[in-house]
Amino acid sequence: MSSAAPLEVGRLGAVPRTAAQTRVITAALDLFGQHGVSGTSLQMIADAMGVTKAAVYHQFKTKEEIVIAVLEVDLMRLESALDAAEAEQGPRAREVLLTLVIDLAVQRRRIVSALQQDPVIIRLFARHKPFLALMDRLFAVLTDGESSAGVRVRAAMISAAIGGAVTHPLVMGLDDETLRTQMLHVTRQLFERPA
Amino acid sequence: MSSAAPLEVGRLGAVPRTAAQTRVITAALDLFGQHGVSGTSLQMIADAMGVTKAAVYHQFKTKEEIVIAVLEVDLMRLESALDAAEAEQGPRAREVLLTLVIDLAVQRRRIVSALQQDPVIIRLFARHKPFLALMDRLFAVLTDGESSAGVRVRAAMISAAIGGAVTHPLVMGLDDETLRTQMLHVTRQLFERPA
DNA sequence: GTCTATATAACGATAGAC
DNA sequence: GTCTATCGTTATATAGAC
Repeated sequence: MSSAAPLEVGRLGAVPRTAAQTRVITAALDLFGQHGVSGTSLQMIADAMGVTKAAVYHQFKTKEEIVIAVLEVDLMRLESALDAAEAEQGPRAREVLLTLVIDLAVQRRRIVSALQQDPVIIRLFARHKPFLALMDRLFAVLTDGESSAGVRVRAAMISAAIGGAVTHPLVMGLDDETLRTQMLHVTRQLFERPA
Repeated sequence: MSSAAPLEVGRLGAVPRTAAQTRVITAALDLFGQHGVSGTSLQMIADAMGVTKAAVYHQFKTKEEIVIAVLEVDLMRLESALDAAEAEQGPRAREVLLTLVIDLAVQRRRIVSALQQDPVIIRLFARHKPFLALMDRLFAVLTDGESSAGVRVRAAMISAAIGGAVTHPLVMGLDDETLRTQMLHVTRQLFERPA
């Protein structure tokens, strides 16, 4: 895991995947969530699939390509949420975004915090143009264009709260629907009474 | 990084450290924050200190011992904050806790999210009795003894928000004092108007 | 306390057979 | 698409000299 080539620019592309590639992505996703990217070896992915490392390398040339493929799945879901939010007017846009992002985070609770906090993924994102563009759009809706310290801190805390709470030990026993409803409620509190 | 022995029980002990050990802890702390525990090798720690791996192994027998030593530093700070909070009565306890925890998170912003989200550390914490006891005390103050779904979700989101916001790209440019003040303000909003 | 040197295992990655 | 076998590198960890 150490290269420096610039990745693709522009909108996220819907890369078509074979069935074998999808199996790799599914296994890797689960392991990244449990052990992080650095803590997950190609051998672990192969073992989880019941094949050898060589079979995994036949689907993806490098480990980094697997990481990118795993990210693309969730990044495209996030992009869809943003598309839907941006189609709304005024404060409705933010409301729609938060609802959809919380849905997404709860659905994908096993992987979300890894995606948001893993050092390898953070480094990858920093040179991944479509992701950076996505984050710009995300925070434009969240902050409504403002960029004062107060607004930035609020947006950062909400982003971290949504991504981090879904894997928190305190909520492990809660079902998806309860977690979703309660998170939406707490999140709204942060916007109802602005700085 | 793979053992399963139970760690010490009870209150956190103030382990005395030699100067050389402290140098290891400082270097490791910085690297864990940047690359995570799995992404940090003994060689990287040795290089950062300007010594060889053997010198590092003379201070700590295993990598896991280094991880534990790094954790102890911040866990004891957290314990102090908790001691101070528990000395207060009623709602003042929570107010004091949040203020001190936010101070701590901002001061230690380079390492906090690693400490809270790194998979190796999470696994280590799960069998570390003094840490589990500390978390119980922390959430007792945060939730004021309640344990409804609403209260749990709120506490989880606040915990994640504080730990995760301090390293968020949106607040990278903010100085510690601004970040601290704004975070405290947003956090208070979450408690002023309970479920 | 730090060094050189080494043991042993696992890592990412590839070649070539089936 | 998967296998066996292997390459070169790096990982954790140790022995013994200074």
